[in-house]
Amino acid sequence: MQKELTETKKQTAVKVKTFSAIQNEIQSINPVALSVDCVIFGFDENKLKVLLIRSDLKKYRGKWSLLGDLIIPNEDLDDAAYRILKQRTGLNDVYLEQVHTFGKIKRHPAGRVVTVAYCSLINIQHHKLNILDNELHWHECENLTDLAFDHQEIFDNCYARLQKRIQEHPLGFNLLPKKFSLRDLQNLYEAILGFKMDRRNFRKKFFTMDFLIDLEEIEQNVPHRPGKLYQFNYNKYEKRKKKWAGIDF
Amino acid sequence: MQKELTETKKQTAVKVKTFSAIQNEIQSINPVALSVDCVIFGFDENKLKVLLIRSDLKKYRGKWSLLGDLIIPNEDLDDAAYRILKQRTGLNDVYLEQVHTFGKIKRHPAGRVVTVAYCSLINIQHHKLNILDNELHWHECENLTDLAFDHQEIFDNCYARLQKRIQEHPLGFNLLPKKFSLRDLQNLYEAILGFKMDRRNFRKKFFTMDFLIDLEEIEQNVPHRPGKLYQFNYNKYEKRKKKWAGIDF
DNA sequence: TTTATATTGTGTAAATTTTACACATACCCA
DNA sequence: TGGGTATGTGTAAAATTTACACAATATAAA
Repeated sequence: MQKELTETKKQTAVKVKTFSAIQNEIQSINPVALSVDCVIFGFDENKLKVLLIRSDLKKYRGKWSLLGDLIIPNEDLDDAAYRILKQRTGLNDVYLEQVHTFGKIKRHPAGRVVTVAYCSLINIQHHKLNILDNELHWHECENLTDLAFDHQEIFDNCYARLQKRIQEHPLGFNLLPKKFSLRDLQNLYEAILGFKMDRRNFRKKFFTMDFLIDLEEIEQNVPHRPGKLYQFNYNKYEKRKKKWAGIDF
Repeated sequence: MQKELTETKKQTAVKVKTFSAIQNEIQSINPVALSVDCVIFGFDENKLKVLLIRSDLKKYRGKWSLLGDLIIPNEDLDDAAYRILKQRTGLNDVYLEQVHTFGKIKRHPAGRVVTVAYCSLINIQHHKLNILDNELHWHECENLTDLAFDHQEIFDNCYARLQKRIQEHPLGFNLLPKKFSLRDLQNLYEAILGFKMDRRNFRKKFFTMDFLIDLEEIEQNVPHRPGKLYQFNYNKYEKRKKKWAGIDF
């Protein structure tokens, strides 16, 4: 799932389906329709954000919802998630992970829709270039409430997964620019986990892991002593991945 | 998801669907059908086992497959998984956790079937009473290969999840009798994780966690000094659950 | 009843990891 | 040139993990 991040300059044309179109699609299928919903995280101004869209259902007017769509016949689940990401962010090859499938009978007002939730991490600076649809909005994750459908539950689930995984796997770098300072990295962890850490111990931790490449560059245009810039060494990480053992509840 | 384990005496009647029945069902639905597959783990003779059934598809004749079924309209996903467990094991209120959804286009020869995989842990002694269907079999997990469909991938995924979760959460007790010795517990961990541990450190670890209730009873009919019997204290655990922090890749 | 066999139950010292904590340095700006 | 602000660095104490050996207690066999 870990891929090099690249970016596309052209925004893919997005056709937003109407409610009745969705309903027809669902009713023609009948017992169960399958959709994919993406929780797309970004990091900006030292805040963790999530990309949302205004709900087009009357029932949820004014509420925000996750980016999702029904899957197309003959489309792999993962491909469906990538398609949504590409449509909405213009970005290719981003971090994407399936998290959980939500299948309560009445979760969607238009009928039986089971949805597979994906968590995605993108570099918000790259995406900014591509944001055209003004129904889209980056929301702060802190204190996010009251999404449409069961999307709050889906979001909470994905957020919890992110918090856990970022402590065990090098996902976070997907949210940062290619070059980042240790302060950026610490801000990211603090924003996601929701608590402050000791700066010296944080640095020691990452230096001891020895997965950061010192780029021999420093930050520009900061009103204080500039920090060094680093890059994550995925190759080294892949070779040395930790096989974990240690019981702890 | 953690529930008290109870058991039912009567085996629920199980009707095994034929291939053509499945195919009809799928084709009438058309674009996508949804199923649930359960990886049901048990622990017996110090081996981790999984409950399998002979595939009834010609293509996979002689191969074993996971226990699964198409979901019924108006049935929650989780309910579908519980239904399968109840049908096949006669047990209620067992540990059940959704793991992953598998949606490759050609994963099922009869058409497009997306399946949601669940991992279940049961006490094999309880189940033994209920095993009537002689197409069912408890297989050792070690060196399990070549299951029907993509069930090997599903199994591997669930097994990996179990290995990880047992180190962080008190799931394992679902596989043991209500009363168990520390040696039983260690055997369980060693069987699941696939390596040996130091006996004294293992004991120290669990005593320090302080979630075991000393039942003031000892093992019976063992040809050596008998061990004390314990029970897991779920109440205490729920109150003191660990909020985890510590970055480590 | 004695002895052999097998496994339980227990503690400590060394190594490792985690935590807490302060000051000199480098840049921007006024 | 001095004030403001964040970077870069090391050490000592505490906590956790690891390695390791022997007496006690039950059954089974002689």
